[in-house]
Parts: sequence; C-alpha cells; structure tokens
Amino acid sequence: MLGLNDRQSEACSYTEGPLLILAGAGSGKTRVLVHRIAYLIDEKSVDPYNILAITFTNKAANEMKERVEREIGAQAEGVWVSTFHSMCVKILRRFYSRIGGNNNFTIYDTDDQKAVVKEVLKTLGIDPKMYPERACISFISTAKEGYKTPEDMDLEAGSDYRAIQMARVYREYQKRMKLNNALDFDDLIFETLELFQKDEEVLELYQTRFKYIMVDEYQDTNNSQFELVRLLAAKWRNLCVVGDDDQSIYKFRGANIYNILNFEDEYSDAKVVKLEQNYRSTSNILNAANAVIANNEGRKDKRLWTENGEGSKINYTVYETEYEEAHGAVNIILEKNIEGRPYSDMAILYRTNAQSRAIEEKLVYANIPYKLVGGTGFYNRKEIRDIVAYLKLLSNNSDEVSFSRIINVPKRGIGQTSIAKIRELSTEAGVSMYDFCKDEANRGLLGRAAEKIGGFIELMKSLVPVAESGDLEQLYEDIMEKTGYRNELQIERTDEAAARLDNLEELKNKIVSYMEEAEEPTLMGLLEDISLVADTDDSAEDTDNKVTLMTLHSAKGLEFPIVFITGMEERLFPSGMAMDSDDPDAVEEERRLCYVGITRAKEELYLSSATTRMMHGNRNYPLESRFISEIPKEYMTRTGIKANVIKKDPFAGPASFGGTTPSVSTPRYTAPLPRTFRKATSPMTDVSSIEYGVGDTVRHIKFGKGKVISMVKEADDYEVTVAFDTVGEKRLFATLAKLKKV
DNA sequence: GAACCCATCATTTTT
DNA sequence: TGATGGGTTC
Repeated sequence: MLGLNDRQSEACSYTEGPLLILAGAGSGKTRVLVHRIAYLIDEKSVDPYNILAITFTNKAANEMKERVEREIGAQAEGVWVSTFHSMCVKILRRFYSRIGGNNNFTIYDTDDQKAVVKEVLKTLGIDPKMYPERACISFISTAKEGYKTPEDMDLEAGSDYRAIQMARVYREYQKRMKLNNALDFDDLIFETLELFQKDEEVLELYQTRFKYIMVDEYQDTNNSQFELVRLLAAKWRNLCVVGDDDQSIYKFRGANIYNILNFEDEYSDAKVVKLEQNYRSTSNILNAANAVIANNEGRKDKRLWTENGEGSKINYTVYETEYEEAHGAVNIILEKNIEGRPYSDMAILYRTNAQSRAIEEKLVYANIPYKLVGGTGFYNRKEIRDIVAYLKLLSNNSDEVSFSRIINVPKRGIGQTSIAKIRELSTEAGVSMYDFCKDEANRGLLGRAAEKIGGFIELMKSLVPVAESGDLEQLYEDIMEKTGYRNELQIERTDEAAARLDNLEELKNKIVSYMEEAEEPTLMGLLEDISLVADTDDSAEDTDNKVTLMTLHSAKGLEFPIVFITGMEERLFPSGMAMDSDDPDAVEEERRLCYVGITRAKEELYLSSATTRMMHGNRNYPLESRFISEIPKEYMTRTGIKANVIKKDPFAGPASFGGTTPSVSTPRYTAPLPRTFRKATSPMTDVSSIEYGVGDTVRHIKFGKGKVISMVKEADDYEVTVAFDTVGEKRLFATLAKLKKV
C-alpha cells in the first residue's frame, strides 16, 4: 500500500475478524486507521455507513474525520467517527425511552455531580467530613465504570460499613439523577449498555449496521466500554482495536490495561500486528524510552526501532531548586530560539500542575510567550456556568441542579431557606422544583418569597418561546438582558467584571459558531456540545509561536522537536501516592507515563530535577527519580548542580523573533476570579419588631428550639445569646437570625 | 447577605 | 504554599 510500511499495510488490509494493532509511540497509528477506513471503502466496497470508529477525545475524532475525508472525499461523511460518549448520547437520544428513560436528558458534569452528592448526603444524614463528596463521586464512578449497580455495590460491600454507606449514597444519587432527568458521563456508557442488554431489537439494529468497528486508544477503555464494544461487535466480529499497553496511563480513571493485554484471550482467533517502527524520534531518545519501559513486567513484548539518526544525547541536569530548574529550561529555550527555533517547537512537561508556577514565573520574566494547557476550563467559569444553567433549565425543567443554581442569580432575594423549602415541598408533591413553582397555589405556601419566585417563573416563561424558536443567539441575548445579568456586571466597573463580560462574549461566539456549523442546531444539541466537547484549544492559538506547558498526561498523543521533562524526583515522579500504593502496578503506571513523556520528543530531550523543592509548604530534599537511573549512560549526559542565572533577553522590548512580537502570554481565561460577585452591602432591617426577650423560648430555622440567655444592644442590632437544645449556646444577631418566639 | 477567618488538604483528567 | 470550604461576624 502506498506510503505504508509492511506492518502498516498488513494492519490496513486485514479486515475480517478480530485484529489487535499494537501501535508503539510514533508508529503512525492514525495513519493506519485512516488508510484502513479508506481501504474498506475503496478496495472492499464497504458502505461507509457500516463503519464505526470510536475514539476517546473529540480532538482525535475530528482529526480522523478530516483525514479520512481528505483521503476519500465526500464518502467519508457516512462513516460514524465519534467518541464513546457522543456515540452513546446519540443512541440514547433515540432509544432511551425504550427502557424507561427520557430521551430529553441533560448531561451532568463533575460539578453538577457534586451538587447532587451534596444533596444526597444531606437527605441521608451522612457527614460529608467522613464521606467527602469527591470520594463519593469517585466511588460512584468506579462502580459505573465496572458496570455495577448500587445493589451490586451493596452486595460487594459485605460487612464493610463504609462500603455499605457508599452504596447507599450511590443508590440515592441515582434516584436523584433520575428525578433530575440527568445522566452523568459514566451513565452515558452504562445506560447504553443497559439498553443493549435489555432491548435486543436495538442491539440488533446497531450490530447489523456496524460491520466494521475500530477502537482507538484501546488501552484506555474501562470495563463498561469493553463490554459495550464487545456487544456491538458480536455479530460480525470485525473488530479492530488499536492501542499501546505501554501508554496506559489512565488507570485512575477506570481504564483497564487487561482489556488490551487479554484481547487475544477474549478473541482467540485474533490477529496481532505490531507497529514497531518509530517515525518520530532520534534513536538516542527511542533507546532511552525502550530502556525505561523494559523495567515493567507483564507487558506485550515489543521494541521500537527507527531509521532516524542517533541525534544528540539526552541532557539531564540537576539544579538546586525548582526555580533554578525553571531558569535552566528558560535559558535553553532562549538559546534555541536565537538559533532559529520557533517557541512552538518546544514543550515543558511536568507531573503535577502545581509545578507550572515556577516555570511560568521565569517565562514571564524572560518575556517568552507560552501556552498553558489544562487547568480550569472555559465552561467552569462561574459566569459561564450561570448562563448555561439557564439554558439547561429551559431545555429540561427537571434539572434541579441548574434550578437551584440560578433561582437567585442574579440576586432576587430568594435565599437558601426558600430554596430548601421548595425542594422539600416539591419532593413531597412528587414534581420538580420548577414545576412546583410554576403553580401559583404552590407558591402561596412559600410565604414572603412567593412573589419573588413568581417573578422568576414569569422570567423563565418569557424565555420559553425564544428557546422554542431555535434562535439560540437571541436566547442568549434575552437571558443576558432580561435576567439583568449583563447589567449587574456592567455597573460593577471592575476589571474582574469586565473579564467576566469578555468570557460571556466568548460564550456567545461559541453559540454563534454552533448555529453556523451544526447541521440541525437545537438547544439540546448546543448543550451537548458544551458538555461533551470541552473547549478544545482554538486552532489560532495552536499555531501561535508559543512554548507549550502541560502535564505529562496531557502530552499523550502529541510531539515536539524539543521537550523538557522537569521534576525527575522520587515522590514527585514517580508520585508519592504511587510509591505508597499497595498496587505494584501503580509505579509501573508512572513508568509508562515517563515512557510517554520521553517519546514525545523528536530531536532533543532535556530532563531535570532539583535537589530541593517546596511541596505543600514544606521544603523537601527529594532523591533523584529512579527513572533517571534506568536510562543507560550511553544515551544521556549528566550535568551536576549548576547555579543558573537567567540570561538577559537580548530581544527584550520591541524587537521580534521571526516576525512575531514576543509578548508575555497568559492563559486565555486569565487568573482565577473570585467565585462571588462584589456588591454593596445589604441594608439593615428593622430591629423594633423583635417579639422575644431574655428567658423566652425561641425557634431557629437551623438550630431548632432554644432559650434566650441574653440580649445585648449593638449599633443597630441586638446580639442574642441562645442556648439551643441540640447545638448548645450560640451568639446570633437578631436581624439576621430571624428567631421566632414559641 | 457578604466579608473575613480559620482549618484542611493537597496526582494525573476526558467525557 | 495555595486554594477551598465552612463557620463566624457584622
């Protein structure tokens, strides 16, 4: 086959029956997948409609789509190329109702999940200190990744009290999700699996359709995804999985490396093709990577080789501190840039996000533009989440997380108490919070807040026709205007408010471009895009002349001519957590991460460590990483402690490199903003109406009944000390505590 | 309702 | 060190 090596050709043309392609780093994996699809269509006359290609990320899916299209033109449209999650959404939107679901579900992300878990813990009376939300979410996620129901988890728990409690949380969580008509990311896979298990007709439909199935990054699949693929492929058994066990670095996310290691057991007639020729790196780099990964046990036997030249040796430098280390990298970057290397040829990788700080500081100081990958995404900004919550509530009235989020945003004088009451009463009535509030008679039960809630309902009602019209840009504008959200930010006149407005403008841009690009734009579709297609780095930014900073995890799948891996220290890399783990595979996974890091480099690789580093506010004196000692001397030069003084940037000022002005780059969405709005303080309420005195028994909304011990006059308030029956003595302020005489 | 204070806690992350 | 969340104080 044209332009392919023998192994690659073989992988493309072996189309019938199960096939495992073990694709080493830089071995042209995507190329093979793309050619394989083209081969099926052009040579084997397979209808594109019968081909399914599954990836993990949207980026990978888009790249594959584009390349297939370039190869075979318009026919490519028929091929279903999608991420696991988008594929499942598509299926569930069509058939979820057949197993009692609602096709109109909303997708919840981790933050939404957190809100749900919070409520769950409250209703179950479980102490979040003992069972932190994070832990609960991760428990639930692990269960679903293993295709286990709350009942399964309860059985599995045996007499383990903690596990029993967790299973309870899981059960209640699922109940709430159902009430909210929401599915989390894991549910998307889980429920599709349920659908296939329970509805043979639907399964049969997809099985029949997908005669040829390809799964990328197979080493990252979890058990549910494995099962999903197994079911889909069961009819024709033309399943081609591509992956590299040596690049399995997502165990913490449920990935099961045995899915790829045991593929041949599951499919005994599987053909295995190994792609071992590397087209990316110099042999020094490749040999070093091979040497490191060879220390792992239980991996598929393979060894990457290359026809590329030896290249320069890997450079390992020990610095005194993390700042020296950053200096060192920055100096090299400056030198390389002067030699003519664009900044975009260089990347600095690290194990933990916290390490970026020192590096960023030095880059800023040296006036080097950089791009920080990862961190808090666009859709996690408070203002974005607020507006999106309006959209979500309009799309799904049952979404109580969104309802609770925005009922008092911007401020409408509807407090926690009212919200809690709505939640309670609506649950009793068996309707959603929003539907409950829609009924004027119901609002009457809510006392003082009734009118304000009525206002909110009227507001939402006025948005419904706009939402139904399908003009999402108008809908966005109406939300911004009618809620007063824009106005609130505008009158604030702070930099922070301006940044928020900028971000909202960016959201509008996303909405507009969605309207333009989507085949059939709908509100639901937009929300899907927002949830499923995390803000991928804009292409404009990619091409900019900037140094890339990111974690080793984020670097998977990428390549750069010059790579820096910083923090080569025990307990940092490998991480302390991995080292302390009972699971011997934990350190092996770190080693795989190291392998991934090394193999990102095409021409030059710089490793570094510091003899002392601040971690969690403590000064540590870490040992050099074991991975350093695993690299044979012949491929690496070692430099001892070297004090680094940052060189003066000869181009500081208006001068420029290669046509572009080096400007200090900050991440697009700038520094973290406080989560709350600043606003004028509220006016004091009337004190004269206090109806109780010392010795009286009073009731507090939260603390219950208690006896007034003392009342001290303050400026324009009383400080009341109350001995409560349950929580003991509390000092409260009369205007705020709203104590009621009993 | 919101500013502030203190305790706590801390990989990796896409969907 | 630093971000974050809950509780306290007006």
